[in-house]
Amino acid sequence: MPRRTHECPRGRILDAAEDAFADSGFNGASLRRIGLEARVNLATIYYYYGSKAGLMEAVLKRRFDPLREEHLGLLRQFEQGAGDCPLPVEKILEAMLLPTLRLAVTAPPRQRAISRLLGRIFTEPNPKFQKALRSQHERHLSDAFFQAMRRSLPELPVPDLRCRLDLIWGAMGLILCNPGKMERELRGTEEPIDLDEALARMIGFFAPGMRAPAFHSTPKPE
Amino acid sequence: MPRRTHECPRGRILDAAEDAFADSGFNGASLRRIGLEARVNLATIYYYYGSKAGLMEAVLKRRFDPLREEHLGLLRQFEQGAGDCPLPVEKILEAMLLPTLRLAVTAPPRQRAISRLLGRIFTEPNPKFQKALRSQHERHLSDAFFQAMRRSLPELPVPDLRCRLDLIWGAMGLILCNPGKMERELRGTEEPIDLDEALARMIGFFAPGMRAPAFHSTPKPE
DNA sequence: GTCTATAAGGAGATAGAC
DNA sequence: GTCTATCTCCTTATAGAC
Repeated sequence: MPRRTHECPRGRILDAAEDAFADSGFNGASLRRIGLEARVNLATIYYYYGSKAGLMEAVLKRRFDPLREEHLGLLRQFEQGAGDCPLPVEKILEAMLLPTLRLAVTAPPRQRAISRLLGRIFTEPNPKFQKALRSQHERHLSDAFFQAMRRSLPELPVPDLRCRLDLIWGAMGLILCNPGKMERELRGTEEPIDLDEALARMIGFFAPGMRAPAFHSTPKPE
Repeated sequence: MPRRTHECPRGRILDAAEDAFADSGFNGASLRRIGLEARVNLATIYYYYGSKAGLMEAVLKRRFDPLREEHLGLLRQFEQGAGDCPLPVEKILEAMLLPTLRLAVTAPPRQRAISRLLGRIFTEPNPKFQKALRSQHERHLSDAFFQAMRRSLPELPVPDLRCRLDLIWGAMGLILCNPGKMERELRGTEEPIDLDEALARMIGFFAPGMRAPAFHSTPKPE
């Protein structure tokens, strides 16, 4: 494992690939251009990562593994602080939103590409990445937060809970694709967005919906 | 203008292109395969649509122009029914969600590809489509619904309103990419989802958030 | 309007020298 | 580990016959 990512070839390749995949998608990105950007020979990419798909997998893994652990760690930390009580909805939402939002909004530009890439993945029907990423990243996360919410909102029926959580993940995913838009719209300016403010706005919007009574399906009159 | 889309070459090309772009993205789709699928020579595509980008534009226009009018028409219809009163938040949400949700959930399979494509567009940073689609489709829509919500929630500050509407559009966009997921999760089964039920669930989730008090930014202690 | 043929170039991937 | 050179295939796009 290299000490400083951006100085060894492996890290430079990942950096360049991250940008390229985020900007052009999997099909649109070219290994030749990635190699050029990383100041690395085309064959070197194959030496390290085997194939284009292998490179994509490595790009995703590098960022999403720590990101997922950050989400789950925050959730565990809140749960330990609460003892046996179920967490307030707001705290669960904070653990769901904060780490990814921070990555999209306040991370150095070099690391922001990954948030666009994350957004892109959600819309990528290519089965290879559906499996590679969503089954690893998303499922672990959505399961953990589903369980937490279930404890806090025990009387909410499962289908409603699932639906609501999906809507929140969806909203996150799309915000990720346009970090600049958030800044322009939330502040009315181009200056960096305040992370706490954005988080508070989102929690303030989602929490009342989570607490709302469930939709009650009534048999239709024929 | 052709009478029956699927019988003339233009319509067959659009059908095939819609599928291909939705499945593989703009870069991943191949004009050769589209021509093959449409039982049309490659050169015919160029004859009608000039270029790959021109074809994409036509694909989007065919579905999004009527869809946008459906959204706006529903909003106008509700507004006329309400006379001078501002609309209840729930009605505005219905006009925001119903037409697109119907397309994604109950449209015949042949027309469902467009909903995946719509989801894809949101994550496509290619400036050509950002301009072509978002500036036309999304801006008209988001402006109209912003104004409607503004009348119904006059005391909600503009940045909060913008943020909340963006979160709703985002949630919609991502749902669109995975119509199958909605069905599996909302019903716990593969049988067709009930449109009214899905709509009621979403409105029931978003409306309380829209009515929630605004985030109040307080100067930070230094 | 629809076809064949082809241009012109970029793609992913690999072999083998160093 | 890193390089050059190359294979093979596929892409968008066009020219020009019919």
